[in-house]
Amino acid sequence: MRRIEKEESRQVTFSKRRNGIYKKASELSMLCGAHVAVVVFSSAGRAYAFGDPSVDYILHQYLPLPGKDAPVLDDNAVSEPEAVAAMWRAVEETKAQVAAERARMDAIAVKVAQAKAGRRFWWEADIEALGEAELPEFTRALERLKDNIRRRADTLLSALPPPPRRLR
Amino acid sequence: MRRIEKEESRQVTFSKRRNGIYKKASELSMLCGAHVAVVVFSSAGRAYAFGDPSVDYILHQYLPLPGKDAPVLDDNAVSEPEAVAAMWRAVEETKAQVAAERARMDAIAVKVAQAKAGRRFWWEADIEALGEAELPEFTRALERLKDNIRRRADTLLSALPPPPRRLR
DNA sequence: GCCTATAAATAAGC
DNA sequence: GCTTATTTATAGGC
Repeated sequence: MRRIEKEESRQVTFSKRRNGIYKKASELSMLCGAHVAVVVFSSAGRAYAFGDPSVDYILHQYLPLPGKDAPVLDDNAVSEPEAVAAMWRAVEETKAQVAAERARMDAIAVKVAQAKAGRRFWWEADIEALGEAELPEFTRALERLKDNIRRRADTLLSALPPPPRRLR
Repeated sequence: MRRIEKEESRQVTFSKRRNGIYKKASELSMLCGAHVAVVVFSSAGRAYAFGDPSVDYILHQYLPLPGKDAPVLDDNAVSEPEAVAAMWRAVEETKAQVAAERARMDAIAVKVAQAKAGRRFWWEADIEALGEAELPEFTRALERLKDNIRRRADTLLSALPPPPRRLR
């Protein structure tokens, strides 16, 4: 038997999964004609990036970002950029709230998993009442909810007006 | 036989794959403690993004400070102020809704605590109202949150200015 | 959104 | 990097 080093297998997982995401991004670009940028920082702080057509090109399209200065305009072109900046701030605030909700859901999911495994937690006395058939369904409902919440901030982003476009 | 519209199935593929990449990014973050940002522009020019911990936090580490290359808004590429204002209001409504859902979850947490003390599930009292093999009330509360989120997303999307390009 | 068949990604071991 | 058992993602239909 071979001894498995935790750090080693974790490293393998990281690079494999990072390459997997790159491949998915490439596929999305090719199949749908989309532009995709992926930026990754490992837990050790090293930066990796992939982009089609290029990371820099895409990220510069992503501007303006909240916290960044609004685009510089002529004196007579004013009000609209302010509205966009305000909306970005609102979106960021909402994303924070969504993150909080997600944390709550994660905590609940953990409790369900614990109850399922050991049956000796906060609702120990009642776990039998849930039923063998209902518990997996309950857990799956939580997972679906988690995914939906995760995507919500993205939905808000996609609701923004299309970026000023030059090349496509 | 159902006639398959090319544009339609392509759209499905885009959103499914985009969500797939988000999930992969989320997994990479969770399993490896990495920070991941994904930015996508559809062929219609709409922006989507996902980030853990957040897109902006990650991109600010990648991009030089943004004072310099702020995006250039062409005078004729500015979107409708009305649509922007409506979207801002929608974001405010969403924030209120998130707060409301949080309050709802807090109330549920209280019920769970009470059930723990009484050694019974809080929804057992309403067992008659559940009907057949339906999910317990707690799960339905979660589903309610999910549905509210989806409805809000639909509202946001329907209030959008049309995409700059064809394909509707 | 759900479901199903199929293709692809991944973990673990070499 | 390769192999294989298993898990997951996806296309296509509803």
